[in-house]
Amino acid sequence: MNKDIPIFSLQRLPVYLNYLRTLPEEEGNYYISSGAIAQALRLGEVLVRKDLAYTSCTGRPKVGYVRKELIAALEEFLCINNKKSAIIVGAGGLGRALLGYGGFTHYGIEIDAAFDSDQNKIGTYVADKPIYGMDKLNEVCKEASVTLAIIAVPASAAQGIAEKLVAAGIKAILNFAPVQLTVDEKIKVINMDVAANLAVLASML
Amino acid sequence: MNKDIPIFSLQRLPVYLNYLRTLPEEEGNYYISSGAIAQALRLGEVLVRKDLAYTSCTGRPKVGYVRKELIAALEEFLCINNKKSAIIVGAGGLGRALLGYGGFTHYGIEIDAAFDSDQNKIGTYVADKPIYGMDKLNEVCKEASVTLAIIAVPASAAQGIAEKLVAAGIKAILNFAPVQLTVDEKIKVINMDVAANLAVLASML
DNA sequence: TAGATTGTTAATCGATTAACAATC
DNA sequence: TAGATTGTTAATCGATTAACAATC
Repeated sequence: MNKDIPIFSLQRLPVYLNYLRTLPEEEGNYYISSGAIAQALRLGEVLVRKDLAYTSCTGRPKVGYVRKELIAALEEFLCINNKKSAIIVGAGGLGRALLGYGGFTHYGIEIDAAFDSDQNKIGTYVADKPIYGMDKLNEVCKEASVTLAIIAVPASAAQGIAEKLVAAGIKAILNFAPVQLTVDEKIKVINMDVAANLAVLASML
Repeated sequence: MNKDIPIFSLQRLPVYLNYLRTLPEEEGNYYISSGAIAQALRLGEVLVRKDLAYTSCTGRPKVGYVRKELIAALEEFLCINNKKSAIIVGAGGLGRALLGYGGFTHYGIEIDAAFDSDQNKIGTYVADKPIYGMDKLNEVCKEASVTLAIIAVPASAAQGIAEKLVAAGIKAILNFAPVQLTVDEKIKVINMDVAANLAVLASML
C-alpha cells in the first residue's frame, strides 16, 4: 500500500499530522496554508504542498486547507483507522520504556506485548502489557495477526531475533539494535541507532 | 568541524565503524574491501569508498583497507577520542533507559546526569548517574562544559526545555519529543520520533 | 605479469526549489 | 475585481551509481 509516494515525503506526513493536531481549535485555525505549515516546521512551502498532494485533501486557493479535512486525509493515508498491533522484543530499559509510551496510539498502533528470554521478567507486566517468553512469539503473533515489531535487544541477539520474527509472520521491523539486519527484502526495516545519532551530532560540533 | 562532508555520508560513518568493530580478529580479516563492507551493509561499493575517502584512511588496490587503520580513521573523524559529556532532560521511562544504556561509550560519549522536575526523582540515581532538578541545569552544564543534550520529555514541555538548554550552553540536541524545536539555527538538532517511524512502517505494509 | 580493488570523473537518479498559470 | 494561495511544470541541486584509469 502507498507504493507511489517517495520515502522522504512519507516520512514527513506524520510530522504534518502531529503539528496539525497541536493547533488549538480556534476561529482563526479553520483553514491552514502550506506557508504556515512550512514556517512552523521549517520546510519549503512548495514541498509541503507536494507532500500534501499525495493525500486525498485538496486545498483552496486564497485560504489554504481545511485543517480538519487535512488531518482526516493524513490519517486515512497513514491507515490510522485500521488499528494495528505491534510487539516488542526485549524487555530491558528501552523495551519497557516503549511498552509504557502512549504515543503510538496517536497513529492507531497498540503495543500488545513484549518478549524476553529472562525468566525473571517472563510473566510480569509493564503498563498492563504482558512480558512473555520467546517461546510464545509464534503463538501471539499468529493469533493476533501481528505484523509489526520493535527490536530492543542487544546487538548480538538482534539478527537471531529478526529471523524468529520473520518466521512468526512479522512484515515490518523498527530496529533499535546497532546492526544491519539481514532479512528477506520484502520485510520493511527502519533502523534507529540512538548512539550513532548522538555521535553524529557530537562530530558536528 | 567536519563541515565538508555531506550529511548522508556522515550518518553512515558510525555504521561502518560499528560493523568493522564487530569483525573478529582473524588472519583473514586483516584487510577489508569496500565490496565486503558494501555487501554486509547492503550499500553500493562505490558509495562506501566515497564515504571512506572523507576519512584519513586510504585503501590499497587489490587488497582493500587495513581494518584497524580504517577503524582508527573513523574514530578520529568522528572525534571519538576527545571524550564528550552529554546530559538527558526527562527521567521518565525513556530517559532512564538511556541513562542505563552503555552504547554511547563506543563513541566516546558519556552521559553525566539527567534532569527532571519530579521531586520524587530528584536526588535519586539510575545506573549510578544522578538525577537533578531543573534548577541545576546551568550549573552542571557550565561546570563540565557540556554541549550535548538529549530531550526525553513530553512534547508539551520540549520547546521550553530546548530554550533552557540553549541558555545553558548546549550546542546540539537529540530530540525524542514529537515536535519541531524552534532554536537558533546554529544549534544542531536531530529528531528521533519513534512513534512516527513506527507509523511509517505500518503504512508501508 | 594478470587481476582485483581503489579513487576519480562523468552520468544518472531522485528530491527540492523556482516559476507561473489557475482559481476562489 | 485584486490578491493570496494552490497545484503543476520546469529547473536546480545533491546524492548515488556507472565507467574507467591507476596501481599494488
